[in-house]
Amino acid sequence: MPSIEIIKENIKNAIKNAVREKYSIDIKINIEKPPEGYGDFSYPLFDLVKFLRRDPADIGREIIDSIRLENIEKMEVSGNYLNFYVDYLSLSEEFIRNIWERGSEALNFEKKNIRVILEHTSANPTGPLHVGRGRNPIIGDTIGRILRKCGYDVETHYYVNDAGRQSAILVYGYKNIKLDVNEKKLDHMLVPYYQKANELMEKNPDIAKEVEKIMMDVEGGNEKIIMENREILGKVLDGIRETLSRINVRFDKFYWETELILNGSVKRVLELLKDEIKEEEGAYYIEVEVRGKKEKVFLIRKDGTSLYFTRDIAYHLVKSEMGDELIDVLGEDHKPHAEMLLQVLKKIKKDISIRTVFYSFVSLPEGRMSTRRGRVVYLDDLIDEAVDKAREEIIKRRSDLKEEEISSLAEKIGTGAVRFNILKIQSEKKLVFKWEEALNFEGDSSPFLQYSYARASSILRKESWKGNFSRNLLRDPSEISLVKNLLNYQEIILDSARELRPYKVAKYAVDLASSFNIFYSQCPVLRESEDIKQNRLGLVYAFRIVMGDLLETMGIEHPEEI
RNA sequence: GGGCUCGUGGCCUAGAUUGGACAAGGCACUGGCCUUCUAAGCCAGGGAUCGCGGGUUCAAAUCCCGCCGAGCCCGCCA
Repeated sequence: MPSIEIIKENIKNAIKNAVREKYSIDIKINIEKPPEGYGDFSYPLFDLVKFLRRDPADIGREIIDSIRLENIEKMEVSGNYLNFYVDYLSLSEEFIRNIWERGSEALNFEKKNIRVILEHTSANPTGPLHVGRGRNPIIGDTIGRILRKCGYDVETHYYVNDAGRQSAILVYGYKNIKLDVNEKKLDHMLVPYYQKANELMEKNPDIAKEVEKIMMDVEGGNEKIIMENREILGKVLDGIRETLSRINVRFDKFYWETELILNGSVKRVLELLKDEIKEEEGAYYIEVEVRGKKEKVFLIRKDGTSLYFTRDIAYHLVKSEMGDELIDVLGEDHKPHAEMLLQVLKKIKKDISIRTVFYSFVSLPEGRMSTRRGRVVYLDDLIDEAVDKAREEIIKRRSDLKEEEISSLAEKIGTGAVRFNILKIQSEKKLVFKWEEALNFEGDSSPFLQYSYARASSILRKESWKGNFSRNLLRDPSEISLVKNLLNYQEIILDSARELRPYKVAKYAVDLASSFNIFYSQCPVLRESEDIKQNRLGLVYAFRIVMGDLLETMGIEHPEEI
């Protein structure tokens, strides 16, 4: 089956050739998407009108007469545009047959044999995740799912910062302070120790020295200390993992920063860069050019210890040996860091490929989230609220469910809403967190998608489709519009993967669900005569497969009934 | 002060990579639709000088310049 993209390419080439032959000119052909009612692709004739000084209707006619295209059912001139109508109906027969034969497998792309190391989240293991950086795991995980669909071998990484000052403070606090903490979830449980240690440190320079000592031990590769620290930090990490797992985010690998010290990767970086390293007052740096400006990047402090940046170079070098392409999902504050990092890495490995997805922080109406000022919404709280809201909504509509069924459904709906409401917005756009929007279950929200899926499932539970589908039995415009939308799925996935913009998938999901809901309201299925019924069941079947696949790609559950 | 990003109806978002046909959705608002496959839905309606000012072009939300406003960054922190 030719993809929509290929059909577009064919149109473009056909016009280009026709114009070259008929008018002996070589011009750039720009094919665009016209508004509703003007076909599926269009070519503006302005350039030719201007060049030939002739009526667009005549030019259009001449082009139409001289080209032949497959999968195009109609071409016509309208004003200054040449419009093409794609023969979606014959494409639809093949598409739906594929789905009948192979199920959701029909929607995947061939294996590419390209290994992608996708790093995301990587929050410091010193406390629970909050919504401020909450976009990271959701965007990162969804990108991973999209790339897998496209045939990449994806390995997701969480880089655990156990070498910095913050980690040392938490470790000190947990080891030395006695507190009565009434909290089961591990990431929340350790917060008071961290806070108390920070407080003591400000007042007492001796404690600051103790913390310093931990850092030096870690830096020096003291394996015993490093492992002890990992045990404590690992508790917080377990809490973080528990939160993430609730919203379907899981990692293939947790890479501990201190591993780079223990396995000599940091030393190796310094060795590889030794010709470029310069000295200043006992500290060492190299120079890189970013945006035409020379920047000093320090690698070794004057006390001989390495910096986060140094270890990050080492980490990326290690990753580049594990995979062919690297992708990092980072907060906007890391932008300059990432630019410099890439420049340094290029000095070591010319052809290194790193793509970075940046997102801006989620803030509160009162301003930036800040744990210190207590102005913060934890991801756990957002998830809990969303699940509670989902429960209320379920109870409003369903009196037939048992308690466990309600709980399980509420979890699926609530967590889906959390993912979707973050996912649907372009990552570089700033986002102000408002409860009423975060808990929106209507319009472009995940319950809207899950609802359309459940409706389709419900029809198919009552009667099954036997696999027959014919374009000739499509009657209603809403059926055709649904078919068109279904056919766009793979193009959207590719587009979204190419640009690393998962919100495009989210937008498409709303369009698709919407076209199904319109179909649902316009076209009865079960009440129809046998042949129409079977045909419509085919549409419902295909929609259910595609929507299920879409929701999975976004990490959202798709219950059979809601 | 310098750099990066963003600015689209009352609110939120798409459209910007490739300039094109009346700027597209959602929330909120007004009115209609459950004896028919799940009303978390569907239909209809009002509501936008696309931050402001210039420029390029037959054509600008989109490209260029300037300004204003918001966020982020400018450590031998992470």
